[in-house]
Amino acid sequence: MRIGQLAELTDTTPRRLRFYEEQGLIRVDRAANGYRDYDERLVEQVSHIRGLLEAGLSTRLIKQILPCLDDPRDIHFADATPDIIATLEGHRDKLAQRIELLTRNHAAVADYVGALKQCALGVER
Amino acid sequence: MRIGQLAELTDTTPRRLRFYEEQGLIRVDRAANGYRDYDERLVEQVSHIRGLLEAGLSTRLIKQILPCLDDPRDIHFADATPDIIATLEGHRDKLAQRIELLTRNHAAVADYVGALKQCALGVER
DNA sequence: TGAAACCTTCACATCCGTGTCAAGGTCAAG
DNA sequence: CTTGACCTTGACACGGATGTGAAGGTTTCA
Repeated sequence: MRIGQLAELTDTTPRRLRFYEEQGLIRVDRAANGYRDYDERLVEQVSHIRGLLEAGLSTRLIKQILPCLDDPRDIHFADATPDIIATLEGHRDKLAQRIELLTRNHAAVADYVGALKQCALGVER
Repeated sequence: MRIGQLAELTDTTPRRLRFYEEQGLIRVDRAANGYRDYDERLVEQVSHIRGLLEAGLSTRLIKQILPCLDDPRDIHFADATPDIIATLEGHRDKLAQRIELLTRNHAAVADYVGALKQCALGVER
């Protein structure tokens, strides 16, 4: 599939797809004429990457945790070095922290909105 | 308190504090000589803002949800207009989505790390 | 064959959160 | 009074993710 089609399928732009490739987030083949040729599976992968970016993760971080996210549960045994494990554990823990913080703040916003709606109801009556 | 002291207390820099003020995230008094004069309560507020920024939220979003986060539960009744409520509900729901996504990915990373460690153990034996 | 729609690379522009530096004001200690 | 540590504003610079546009090649279709 060509870049325009993938862009449409993933609700993004050719510019972004080229950027993700340049950052090493996706691997892309080339057709004989030089056009990029995208595998079907990239639809899901790119959607995934978009989600992570919108959630505030950097391409640098995403690149490092991508192997964890590939669907076929084929662990790359070569990656079982202590330092790679330590790096991933760091990312894992930072994700946990981030989730905690967002959860607390989500609760605060939800509470506040609830109170505001109560207040609005009171006025309406 | 002056800018340097607050920066130290919040483990940040004067540059950032000025920027947060410029973006309307904090309100800052001035001493007679023109120096910024920070209230004690800003220590907590700035730490909070730092957390949200590190969690990937924009200053624009943070500014909008800040009223939800002020400690004294004094709702600003003037804010109970339908559009403000709708905006906050939008932010609330986006936060929920973000948390969901991060939670899924955290689990994936955790699983992967677990498998890697199993693998490393196998080699060691 | 020629026009339209797609692709290529390259480059410059934008926004955001920061760093950094210059030029100058304030203040406390020596 | 001077020195040094702090503050002020203003500007320029940078990296990251993206938009946009130029100059040109390819495909498709009439």
